[in-house]
Amino acid sequence: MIRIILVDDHAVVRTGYRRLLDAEPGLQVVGEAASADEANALVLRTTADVALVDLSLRGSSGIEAIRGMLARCPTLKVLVLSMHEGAGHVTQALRSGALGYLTKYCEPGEVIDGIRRIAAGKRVFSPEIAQVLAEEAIDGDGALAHLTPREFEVLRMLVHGESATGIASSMHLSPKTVLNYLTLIRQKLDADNDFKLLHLAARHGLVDMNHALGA
Amino acid sequence: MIRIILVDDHAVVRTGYRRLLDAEPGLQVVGEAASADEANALVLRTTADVALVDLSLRGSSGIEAIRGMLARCPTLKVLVLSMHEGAGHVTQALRSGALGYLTKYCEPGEVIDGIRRIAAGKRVFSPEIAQVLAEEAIDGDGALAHLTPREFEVLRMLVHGESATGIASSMHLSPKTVLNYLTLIRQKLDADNDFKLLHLAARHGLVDMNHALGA
DNA sequence: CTGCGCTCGGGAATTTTTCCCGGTTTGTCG
DNA sequence: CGACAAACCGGGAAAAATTCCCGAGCGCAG
Repeated sequence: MIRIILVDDHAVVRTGYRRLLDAEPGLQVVGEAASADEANALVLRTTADVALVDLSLRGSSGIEAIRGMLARCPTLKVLVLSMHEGAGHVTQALRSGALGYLTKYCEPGEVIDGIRRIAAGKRVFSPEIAQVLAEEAIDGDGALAHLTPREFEVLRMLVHGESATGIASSMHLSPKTVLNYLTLIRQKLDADNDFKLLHLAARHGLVDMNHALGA
Repeated sequence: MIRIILVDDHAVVRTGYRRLLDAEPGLQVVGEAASADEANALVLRTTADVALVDLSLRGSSGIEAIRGMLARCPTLKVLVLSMHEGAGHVTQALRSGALGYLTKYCEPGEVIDGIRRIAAGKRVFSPEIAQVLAEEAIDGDGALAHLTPREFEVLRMLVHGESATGIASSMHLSPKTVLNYLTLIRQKLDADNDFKLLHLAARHGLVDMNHALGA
């Protein structure tokens, strides 16, 4: 019998999983948690084999929950079940000790299958996630790495909301030069629109989103 | 017997709801859809009383699905079940014809109760949503408020990284129309560059920065 | 010294964005 | 029911931005 803990801040989703998994022979849900704190408390008072963790919890993140649970119960097998496919989430989860990573787009059967494989100590990934990991490996050291210092600087000011002419005067450059840099940057980063630029910049810690965008 | 359609792009979540609702006397799930297009097709070949709609679908959004379904079946009662509490989402959903709006944080019992109330023609809101609506009313018309549904939809896809042509095909529009919408949006929001656009969108909960930008 | 890459910017071609237009649909109000 | 406003959709031409291509100066490693 595989004993399972559910960590997800959506009550409805938890209930759905509980019904799904309890109906499966050999699987049993032994606890639910809606936050990292609850998850930490839960692993201390129950013995579980597998934790099914959603990454986007309220307050603290699922990453936090994973670290806390593994610190208290190192034999726990963590399977992330997230709707986020971003490379950042995946690598962070794996570094924190997760064994597998499925997206919520997958079929219920895949989740059940995944839990069994995880419990057996194997790794499990959705096809989309495998794709992300592959690209990450190919990219190597981050796309921002081979920007020149000036280019990097221009990008940094841009994602902080500066206009091209603003950057120019701030850097004592011709607006034309800044525009030319921007063209180069967009090419090097393979970003056909500014939102992708922002995505990349954020991923590399170039800008603190919560502050910059006034969340 | 209340006949229910599920619209959610997560297969696991749909299955969870199906089990939850089918187990309830008087409720019956008669169809599932993972996208706006599927939802549109579904309402034509089934007779349903209530649609349970998640706002964040892949490709087109739940707003799109709501409009399409109501155009084809005006008597359908739409209950939104979203994880987004942003004011923008709520007002747009209501304007598009949704009768109620629950967050995924609520208990399963609340969802079942909500469906019964919606089927009876009543409005249903989570406490958090009521809160949002109240603030919205006090604030007056937030900047995003006087975007039309289509404009809002275009903006939503844009800040999620879609290209203009991508949005066009996804919404079954001419690229030219999308470009025209973008011009209008930038004017209405007084944003001379795309970063300010993202800034506004983030403030109004249109996009979760930490998630979208993979922090 | 010589080559190479970064820095800086001009000018012209190209693309995108804007602005303005008209037609259709939808919904509301007298 | 008719009138009217507002939203929806897209075309075409002008205006603005971006890209492309170019060359010059500079510092530095081979």
